[in-house]
Amino acid sequence: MRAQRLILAAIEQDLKAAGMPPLAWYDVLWELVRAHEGRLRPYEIEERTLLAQHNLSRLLDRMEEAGLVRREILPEDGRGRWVLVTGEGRATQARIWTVYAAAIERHLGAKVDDAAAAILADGLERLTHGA
Amino acid sequence: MRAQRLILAAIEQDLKAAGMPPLAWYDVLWELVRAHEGRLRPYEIEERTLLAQHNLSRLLDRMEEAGLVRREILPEDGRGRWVLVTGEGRATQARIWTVYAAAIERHLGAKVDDAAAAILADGLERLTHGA
DNA sequence: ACGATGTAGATGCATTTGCATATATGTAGG
DNA sequence: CCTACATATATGCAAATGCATCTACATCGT
Repeated sequence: MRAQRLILAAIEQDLKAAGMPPLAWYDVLWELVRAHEGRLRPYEIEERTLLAQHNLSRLLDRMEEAGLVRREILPEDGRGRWVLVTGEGRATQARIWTVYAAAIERHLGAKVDDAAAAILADGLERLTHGA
Repeated sequence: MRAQRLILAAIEQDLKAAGMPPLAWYDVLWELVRAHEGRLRPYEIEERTLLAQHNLSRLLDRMEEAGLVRREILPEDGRGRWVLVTGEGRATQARIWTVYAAAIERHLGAKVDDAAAAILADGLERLTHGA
């Protein structure tokens, strides 16, 4: 808990200092950029980013307003929407990444070598998965 | 990040289901209970819990209103306050702990043996401390 | 003793989150 | 078909958070 809070706060701090949006925006953009055809349904983004449904709904409002994503009606299921990244969304994802990558390196990479990182990743993986 | 979010959410969920206050309340109570004479200054709680100053200030408002802590003027330094746990605060800490401990066991303990936990703790410790 | 600067804590205001519920649509059972 | 229930997303409202700033007091240099 302590490690996560400290590191996350440090990274968010770096993003903000560089005039970038919060990390959650990046998470969403990244999922969209790497998804097939740059689009996902809200519930898919939810699952991948661990954002709460109502939070994501409003985050998408803000991102849409900022021109980074677009929502489109989905013919197959009248309840759903597509969320699509715009060109500006892709550009923003790339711009954030330059800052984010540096922040990760500074606050994480610099503190563990590859072997230690692998061990940590393995241990944490075990926590998130099965019993 | 994923591990922390999932586990924290699960634990908060358990607390809420048992009608307990959020984890931050416990963190503050715990620091007070184990502090000398059951009192600390706000900035000491801040350092230990990683709560932001203005957040702690208002959390203490709520906790004071709930009768779990009391604020007292500090003669040595006119700017500062003491924050003291009340008897009810101690009782609440203990009550939360019964639920919290079970939640930790369920969401963490059950997933790693002692050796793996020690390795994880060591790796994470390294992240929070020096380069 | 005095002004400049630093530190502890509180607070007004905007933003974000959480919670419950609403709306719309799909699916299954009789 | 029609009712009951499930799923996808949005939204009103309350609570928490972040941000900037305020007040009060301390400390330090002159």
